[in-house]
Amino acid sequence: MKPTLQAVADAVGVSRSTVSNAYSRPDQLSAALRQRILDAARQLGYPGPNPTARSLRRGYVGAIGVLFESRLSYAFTDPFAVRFLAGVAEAAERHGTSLLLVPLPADEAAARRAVENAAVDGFCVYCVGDEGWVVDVLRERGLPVVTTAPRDDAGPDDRYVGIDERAAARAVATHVAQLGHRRVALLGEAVRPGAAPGELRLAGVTDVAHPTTRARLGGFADAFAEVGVAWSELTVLAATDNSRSAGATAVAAALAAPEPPTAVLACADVLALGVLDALAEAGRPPVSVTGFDDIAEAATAGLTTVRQPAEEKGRIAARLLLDPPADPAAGHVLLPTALVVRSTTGPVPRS
Amino acid sequence: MKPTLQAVADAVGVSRSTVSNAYSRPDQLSAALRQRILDAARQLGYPGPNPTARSLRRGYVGAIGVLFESRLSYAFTDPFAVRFLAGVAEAAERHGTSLLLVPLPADEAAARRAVENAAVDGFCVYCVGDEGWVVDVLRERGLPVVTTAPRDDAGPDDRYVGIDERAAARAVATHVAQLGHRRVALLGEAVRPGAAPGELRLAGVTDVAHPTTRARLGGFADAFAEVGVAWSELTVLAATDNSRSAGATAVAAALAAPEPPTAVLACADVLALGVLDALAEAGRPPVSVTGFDDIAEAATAGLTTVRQPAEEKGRIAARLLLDPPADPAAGHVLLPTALVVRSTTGPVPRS
DNA sequence: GATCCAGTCTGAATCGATACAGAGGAGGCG
DNA sequence: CGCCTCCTCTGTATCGATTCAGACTGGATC
Repeated sequence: MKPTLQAVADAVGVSRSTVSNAYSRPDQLSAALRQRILDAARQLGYPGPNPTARSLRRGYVGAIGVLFESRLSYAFTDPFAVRFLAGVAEAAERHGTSLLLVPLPADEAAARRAVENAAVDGFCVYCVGDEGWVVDVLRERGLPVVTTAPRDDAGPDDRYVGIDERAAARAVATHVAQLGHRRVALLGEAVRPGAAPGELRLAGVTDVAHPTTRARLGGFADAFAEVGVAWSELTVLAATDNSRSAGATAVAAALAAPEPPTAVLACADVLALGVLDALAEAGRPPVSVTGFDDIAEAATAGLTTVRQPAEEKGRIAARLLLDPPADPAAGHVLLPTALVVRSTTGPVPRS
Repeated sequence: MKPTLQAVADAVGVSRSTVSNAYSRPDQLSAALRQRILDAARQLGYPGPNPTARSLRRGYVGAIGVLFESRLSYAFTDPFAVRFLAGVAEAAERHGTSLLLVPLPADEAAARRAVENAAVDGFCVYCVGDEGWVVDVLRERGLPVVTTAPRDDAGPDDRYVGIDERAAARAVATHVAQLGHRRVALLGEAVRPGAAPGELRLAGVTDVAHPTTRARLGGFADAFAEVGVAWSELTVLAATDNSRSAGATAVAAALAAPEPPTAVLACADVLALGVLDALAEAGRPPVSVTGFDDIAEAATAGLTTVRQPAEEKGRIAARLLLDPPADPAAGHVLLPTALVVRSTTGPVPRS
């Protein structure tokens, strides 16, 4: 068993407090005694104050939690999430704080326990969809929370960093509409929990389960409403998750239909890349495709998309947690987005 | 202030132990009382047992630390590191354990403190180069450690998961040698700390600072020694860090030399991609290039490289920590590698 | 010589829980 | 009816530190 602080105190013949001070408050004791204590500690093999005990007494931990909506190991396969995380890491690093990545079990009760058991000073919640309970649990714990989207029941001291999802989506959809596309499909993840991949009939955009997907589909619909295309005339395609292959799967049937869409607007670049895969497989029919996020692969693929500052989002999220702004209004950050037109969008082919 | 377990006990009129049991050992009290306690807790706003206090008493934390040699935010920009992390996350997730990513300050004393202060049950150290002290500090703390390479002074209960770096490097170099290349450059990171990017004269491969780079360069040299090319005839290029742009910078001067190498062997795919960038800039002279790791971009770029199982490495590292094998010999895992020949290597151009 | 002060060090209280031995009561069995 | 066991619940010790008020000492100040 490793010696404790008390053991060192006994060895040197001083009080426990003094040994503690030797580590945490060097100005509270003479340099000579401090050195004597440190030497004795080294000799005894004392590894320094126990971090857990210290955290308990001090009341803070020196780590912030990061929570992902989906499985943690998925997060590392999602380029946008990785860049977000890089931003969080950068801010945490500068602040001397660690990052606790907490995996959420599929079982909600277990997930709740996992969140309750995380020893952290605050939480950064990446893209919580309908798992609003996560934020509730965190609030109950009295921990500061930053989310990447405004909540429906946002309180005054809620902190979040996001983009104007709806406006950004509308911008890219307007671009597509101006190219003349009227028979279009919208592709998103988690449109309806547990739905099979492919086309889905929804009465309206409010029926979309996932908040982010809902906002983006809403923005797409806004743009088409403006040129006279009603919601009911739009095809909604559901992907089972946010991955390239899920995008390809979801769009396959629609592309094979007698009257395929002339454009597919996806809620994420990875889904859009999947659509491009599907098109390539189908012999590259001239269908316009757009994505969302502007990940690195989007540039390579020539994908028209919406750029949002990924690292910056992470950096700001972490900063909102680590140095909370005095003014609560400064706790709501909306980042700029930009339409990036590349080669996957073009005019409607006349045929 | 949030209520404590004691407050709930007082409210219900039972002992603290009973409330504790209500949370952690439901079988130790009647269902009725347990419900009464849980209700009271909810009503008081008690957020459940404090994770830090619990960890202190129980003696374990439920989290493992992950340490990166370089800056933490760099790790997220390195595709191989990200895949490694994905593997670690997957294993941790399955085990219900969190991941504490600890940023290491540049200042060694501060870094030491950061490591000493991390509240975790074990550490997974990714690619520690000369920062051997990290492992020493962890050993002092008495924490289990898994590294991604064997240590020079490996003890019997050291755990690591790696590849046979030297043999793998030798394999790709043999391929290049068999293509006829004799005037070659070897490109690696951290060859000599603080060295300017570009060519470096080293008496032998043992002078290479970074252990992994040393092993790989050694493997390259082995293959060329076999065909009669001595170490002194090889050009060693140092990159300032492990990034695409650093690769391009490091190789620039060598390519512009009167007798440029006909092949460049890099210690990492990202460096090799940088070499390809530099070649493209120079008008694509016919120089063979190889990488190491086989990241996703390598396939796209047609890069000849050595494949090593990234996610698997992470998964195994985490598992060695989470379920330590009974047999200490099983704590040393060597993963297979494979030479992947693509289009960036070819015969020496006759000119 | 009394007063004050800065510099060192000590002791007790505290952070918020868990573990474990044991107390008390209800029911089963011979 | 007495003994034994099982089920609940309690009390105390403990995890390993930090904090803060105060004690002591030696020297400076008036």
